[in-house]
Amino acid sequence: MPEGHSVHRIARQFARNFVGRVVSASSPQGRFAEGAAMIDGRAITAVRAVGKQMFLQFEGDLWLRVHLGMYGAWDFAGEIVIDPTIASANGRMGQTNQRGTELPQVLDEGGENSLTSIGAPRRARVHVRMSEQTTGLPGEDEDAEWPPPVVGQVRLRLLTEVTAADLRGPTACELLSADEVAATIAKLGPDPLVDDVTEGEERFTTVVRRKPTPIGLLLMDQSVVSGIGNVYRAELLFRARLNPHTPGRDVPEEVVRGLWRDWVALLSIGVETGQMMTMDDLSPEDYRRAMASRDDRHWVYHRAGLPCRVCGTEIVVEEVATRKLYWCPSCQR
DNA sequence: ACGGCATGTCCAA
DNA sequence: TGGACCTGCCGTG
Repeated sequence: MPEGHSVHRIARQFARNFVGRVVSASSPQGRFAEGAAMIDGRAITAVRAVGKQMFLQFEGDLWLRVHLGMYGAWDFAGEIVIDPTIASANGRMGQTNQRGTELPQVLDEGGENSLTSIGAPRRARVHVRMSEQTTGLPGEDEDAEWPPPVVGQVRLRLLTEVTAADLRGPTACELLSADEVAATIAKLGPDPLVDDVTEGEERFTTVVRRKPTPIGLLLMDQSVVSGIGNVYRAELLFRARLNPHTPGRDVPEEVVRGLWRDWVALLSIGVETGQMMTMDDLSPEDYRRAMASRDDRHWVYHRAGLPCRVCGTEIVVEEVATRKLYWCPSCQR
């Protein structure tokens, strides 16, 4: 579900609300009961996000690796401090579930809307999980159940005194040693929010320019570059006007570098807004529309059969390694 | 109510 | 290359 931007956003939530605190851990669903028992009662000492994976460090240098896969999600509840770097302008947390719908509206105590305001982080309460709208006013929090009732299949629940994080549907949730974490990360390609962007550009460019593999596959290969998923792949290729089937080594070096730099830019927008906005130069009106509806956010993704926004040619879709790849056969040559 | 689909990855044949 | 796995949402009826 989440591409790299979501994982970085989630990691920032953990940094704000869990790092430095003792947590109680449980596996309501039971499928991570042993692991939960191992970390129960320990303090979380650090969080790292690399590509689509997140690592939580617990006292004793014990690490939890979580990969959400396509369906996984973290739901935060209770009293949370919104990290100002991911607070979107409309006052929502901007977290999204796998359908891209907004997670709960977050109310700060003054009822103000600007969570992006500079200064000390505000306290906010999350009443509702997933896409349901908040119905309660801050005052009603007094009656909110604590800890929140478990809803659905929760693999892992982490609780501080005031905050809950529920993990559901991950493709990976396991405990690792520090060495194992290092080995896992070593296999990943550069992540613009982890690695020096200049070094990242060199690594990415060198690898891509050596491979006969189609660039459309290389962008999804987490050992080549971290965090890009199916949406960003399609959009990056369109923005570069690049044919997805072009072998990596045939893509001009400047174009490869351009892909990396564009990924740096899109990831940063994604982390800040919580949305995969991949169109630019929009009028304020179009921008508003794009932010409001997933259907209006992309150049080609999910637009098979629709006219290309630039040239009018029908966007095509093809299966590439079991994933749908959308592109404009006219713009991308 | 039910089936299809999804921003992902791994593994066996 | 095909299947398995993880879970919830959305369209269709």
